[in-house]
Amino acid sequence: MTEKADPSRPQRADAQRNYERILSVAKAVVGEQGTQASLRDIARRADVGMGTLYRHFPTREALLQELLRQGFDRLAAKAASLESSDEPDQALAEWLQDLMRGMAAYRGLPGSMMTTLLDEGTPLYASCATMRVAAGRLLKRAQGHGHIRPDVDGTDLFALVNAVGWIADQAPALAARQEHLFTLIMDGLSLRHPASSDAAEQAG
Amino acid sequence: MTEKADPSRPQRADAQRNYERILSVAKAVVGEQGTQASLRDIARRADVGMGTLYRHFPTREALLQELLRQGFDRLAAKAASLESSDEPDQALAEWLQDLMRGMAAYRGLPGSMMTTLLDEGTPLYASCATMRVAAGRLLKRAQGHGHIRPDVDGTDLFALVNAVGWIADQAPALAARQEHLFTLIMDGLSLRHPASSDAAEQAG
DNA sequence: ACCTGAACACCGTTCAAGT
DNA sequence: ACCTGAACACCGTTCAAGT
Repeated sequence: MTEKADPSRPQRADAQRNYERILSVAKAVVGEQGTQASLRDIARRADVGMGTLYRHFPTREALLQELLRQGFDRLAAKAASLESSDEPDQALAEWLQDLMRGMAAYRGLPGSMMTTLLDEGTPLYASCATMRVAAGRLLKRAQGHGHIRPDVDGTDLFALVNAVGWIADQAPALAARQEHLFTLIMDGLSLRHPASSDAAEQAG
Repeated sequence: MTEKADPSRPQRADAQRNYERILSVAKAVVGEQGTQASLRDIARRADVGMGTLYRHFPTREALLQELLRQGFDRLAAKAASLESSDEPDQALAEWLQDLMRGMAAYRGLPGSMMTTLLDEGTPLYASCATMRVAAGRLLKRAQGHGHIRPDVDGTDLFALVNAVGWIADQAPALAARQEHLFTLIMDGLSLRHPASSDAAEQAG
């Protein structure tokens, strides 16, 4: 059998180079400006015409998806490995915290995630789906053990984590509260510790 | 004593008219396009030059603030009146729900609120402050009665409510979940009902 | 005191022309 | 098969010139 070429990558050598250059420049520019970074700027700094950028990445999301692919894969793998944990609620909490930190990779990322969360057909949705399915199993398991409210589904959790990431995203002064807000929400969804012990201690 | 002129409104008759026209057109356009509505479009539809719009409203926020003033005042008044309720936790929940619904008035509003939440000096911040102070009293009261976790402050609550509003704002399909997510969070912050009864019933 | 609208520096997206 | 960059239709913001 002959090697099947990866359909996502271009064939010609110059196209190959451009594809990779755009991607690496995009990583830098999105790192600086966030997910709403100027595409023109990316093309400029990659020494590439606008048409070339559009040829390789027909939408901003297609570009973003490539930037995030690795993170998604890592999180999916982590979810799978956490499924064998003997503390399902802690496993879930740990994974969600990891997700939240991943959302801080680029400014505007929670927003980009949410706008495409339920919009099938978009590359970001497809790429994100595997990870979300894996996370869903983690949730079901914790619920099966009676650790988490049963009236919560994977989309709820995903939305809430994104929301907390979004808060941090908006004002730098709020970023410090991110972990705290995460704790508040996770405590609230838990059926194990009706109210966190430190909260009870502080009461007076 | 002579009447003191309202310093926020222009003196000359034509300026008066323009000011009001811009405001009423802005209400419509922001209603259609959200808080990121095109200022050019507003000026166009108000039959006014760009400079006129900028003269009356030096920033997008100044314009927005005028659009939201009434809502802020109403919420502040409601918070004040709820302070005499004999069910402080319900009073707080009701007020927050009202706030959340107010956030749905314009697309992008939660985002506009959050970016200026801690940025003093911006007109939106100043206009919002009174309301937030009133809400803070509502929270302290509920905490004083031991109904709400003591390790939550007004900014946390405000951020969380905005976050839920933001979720609904992103994808229409998520808007239906808004009330549900609100309940999840409020239940979680409550010390009265360690876990909501319906959640316990559904468990199996 | 206030208004106008052109000017400037940016966007995203498309597409004819090239190699 | 791929690349270029001008063209188009938009922005927000400023400011000289008018009344």
